Amino acid sequence: MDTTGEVGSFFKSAFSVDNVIFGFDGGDLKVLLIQRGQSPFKDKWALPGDLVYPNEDLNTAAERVLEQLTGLRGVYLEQVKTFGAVNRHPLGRVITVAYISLIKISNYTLTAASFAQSAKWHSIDEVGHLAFDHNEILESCLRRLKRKVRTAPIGFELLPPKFTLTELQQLYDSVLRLPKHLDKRNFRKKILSMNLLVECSEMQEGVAHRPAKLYQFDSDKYGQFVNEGFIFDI
Amino acid sequence: MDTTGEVGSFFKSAFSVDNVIFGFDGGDLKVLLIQRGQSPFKDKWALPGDLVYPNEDLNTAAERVLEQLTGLRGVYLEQVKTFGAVNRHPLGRVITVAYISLIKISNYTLTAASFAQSAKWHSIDEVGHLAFDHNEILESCLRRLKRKVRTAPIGFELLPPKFTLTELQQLYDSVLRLPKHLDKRNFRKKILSMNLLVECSEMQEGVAHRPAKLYQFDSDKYGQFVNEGFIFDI
DNA sequence: GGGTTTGGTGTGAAAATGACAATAAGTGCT
DNA sequence: AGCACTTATTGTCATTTTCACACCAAACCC
Repeated sequence: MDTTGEVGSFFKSAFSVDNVIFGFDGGDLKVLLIQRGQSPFKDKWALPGDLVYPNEDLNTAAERVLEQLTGLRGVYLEQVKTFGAVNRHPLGRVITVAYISLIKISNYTLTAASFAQSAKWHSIDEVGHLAFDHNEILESCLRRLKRKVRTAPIGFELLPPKFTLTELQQLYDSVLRLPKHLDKRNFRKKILSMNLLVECSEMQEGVAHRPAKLYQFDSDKYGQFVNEGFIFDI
Repeated sequence: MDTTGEVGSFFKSAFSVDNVIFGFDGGDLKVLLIQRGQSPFKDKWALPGDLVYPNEDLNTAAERVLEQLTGLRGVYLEQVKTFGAVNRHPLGRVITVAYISLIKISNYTLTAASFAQSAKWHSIDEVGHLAFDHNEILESCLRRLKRKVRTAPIGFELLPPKFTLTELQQLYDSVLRLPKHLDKRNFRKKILSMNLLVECSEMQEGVAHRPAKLYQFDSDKYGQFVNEGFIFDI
């Protein structure tokens, strides 16, 4: 949420979007935050967001925020929940619609927007106190991600197009944070039995050990299977 | 959404809540609709809803709409999705937050609000073309209900406090609309094995056949079990 | 008391889950 | 070349869950 200058007087009521942008680099699950340049909450970390323009659809606004920050278009975006407590914004009545987006962290280049200079990936459990009610928003989006990653093939949105099964498993491990880690053999059996992954001819490169096979997610096949009643489940 | 009279000039942007109120009477799943008294969409059926007051939380607004229409308080209410297409409302920019509520249909008495005179239960598949984007909203809420009814014990919200297992099964059948009906023996085994139902001493009365045992849902137990890691699943 | 209607119950086959460990294929170093 | 090191890859078995399926019981009505 940006609340600069001249909009002050406009603040009787307004709506905004806030975007919880998730990324994964092989370690922890990450979220992209920006450091606010202005009051209120100057210097605090916050979710990237903006007011919705008068002639802009909500989804469009969320896409715009994402593109301005990351330069990315056409990535996974999902509306999660709307936050509208009367006093959630100190300057007026602003309700905000929270979105999740999932991006391939390697695609992200910190170049695009004016506010991008202060954008930074944070490990999901090294996020401190955020501006506004953004901690609450983040919690909701994280819960949603945890559920959805098991029931729809959206984990792949966080990985490069070609990935190893170990990378995929690590992704699930770090999103789900189950008390016990997933079992390697059972995980591979399950994911391969869905027939949604196609083996690439190439292998992993540049590792100091036996290289793994690379796989790709076949979204066309997934579409077919869904039509036939298939339900993704991990 | 109510858009009467003097608010016309206020319409640059506003937010509203719309409430998809579900009920069940043993037959089909029902939804409570009102017939609009004013333009736009005069005489069309619509979801009950209203603008959110300046000092009112979103949830509070949804509770208010529900109470004004049904006289009920403290019933199940869940935010589902926010609809904000630029032209979804002909008179201005209005984004609306959609809620589901689940009520015990026998508790509903058509007395409360001014607009209640034109409220009526509709079978879920005898809903025609609704005002605004309300068909789309209804679809979203119905999908949500179908998912959630399997993963949380919210079906009971639609039944009287004491119910038979057959009633419960019919509820699931009419919400889920699976290609094959649920199997009686398997359903009873599953639901009873959760230990969430307590058998009442009373029996069903006034039926022209063998009366069934009545059960109650034990929400305290459910709370305990959840703390111990239990996940409701049907 | 016979007919009708719904309530209530158990078993077995098939599938899914979950625990578990040994060999294979590379790299880096000597 | 050989060895140490690291990660990749694969199958079995016991347990649990799922799913299909049919008959007697208990109440009412006449």
